[in-house]
Amino acid sequence: MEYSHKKYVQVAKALSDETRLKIIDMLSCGEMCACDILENFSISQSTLSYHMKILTESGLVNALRDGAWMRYTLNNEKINDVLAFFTYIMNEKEDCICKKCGKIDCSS
Amino acid sequence: MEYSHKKYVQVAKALSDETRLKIIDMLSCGEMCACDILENFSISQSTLSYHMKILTESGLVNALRDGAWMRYTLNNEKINDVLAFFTYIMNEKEDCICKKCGKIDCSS
DNA sequence: AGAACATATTGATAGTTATCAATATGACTG
DNA sequence: CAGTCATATTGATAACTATCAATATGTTCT
Repeated sequence: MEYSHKKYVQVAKALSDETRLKIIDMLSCGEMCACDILENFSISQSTLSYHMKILTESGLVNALRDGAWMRYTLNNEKINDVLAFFTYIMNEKEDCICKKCGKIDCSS
Repeated sequence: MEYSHKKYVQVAKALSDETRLKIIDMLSCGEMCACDILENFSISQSTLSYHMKILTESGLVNALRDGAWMRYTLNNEKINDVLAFFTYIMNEKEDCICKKCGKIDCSS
């Protein structure tokens, strides 16, 4: 298996905020629109829009326009991929990065 | 099950850097000292020390002084906990956060 | 004790992030 | 097409992050 570490930095950044972790948690139940999500927090509408952009650009969340509303869902394929990556790097394996070329930097 | 989302923000931040993801990957094989890790990157010694501090403060990595050397290992207990948390929030469950009090903010 | 080695801390800096108010865009409704 | 509602973008700002060179701390060896 061959993963690009750089590719997952963006996902980890998307997970690096309490509000965004809670949004992901909320979406695990199913689809929600922006206004429903907003109701659950004490943040401005523009801040929520910013967070939703971070989440959708990371690939963790799908955004679908439905008339005036945006409908958000979790991207389960991406989520499984991300969980597999974290599990992979954190567990011992045959083809460990530490056995690769001297400068790990070269294998990004 | 009851998780504090805030508690995992620090972990996600620790994972939000390509160098740190690679360090975790390297440590999955087993213990390494700082100088061995440093050999694999093109960064300064002080920058590595900074990254190791972020990783140990997140709880993902254990640091053990051995004479002049620091010996680093993955903290498998923490890692399992973190993976369980991410898996939990990303999957549907009975006691979903979206069914809690109106302002999610209150339940951090 | 003094030299050499391994790691940590400090101070400076450039880049990134989270937040809001204000404004813009786009969609539905009468 | 004018008004309203839902969401996005912009501009400003304060806080945080990654990096390095220089320096400090702590350890081992002679």
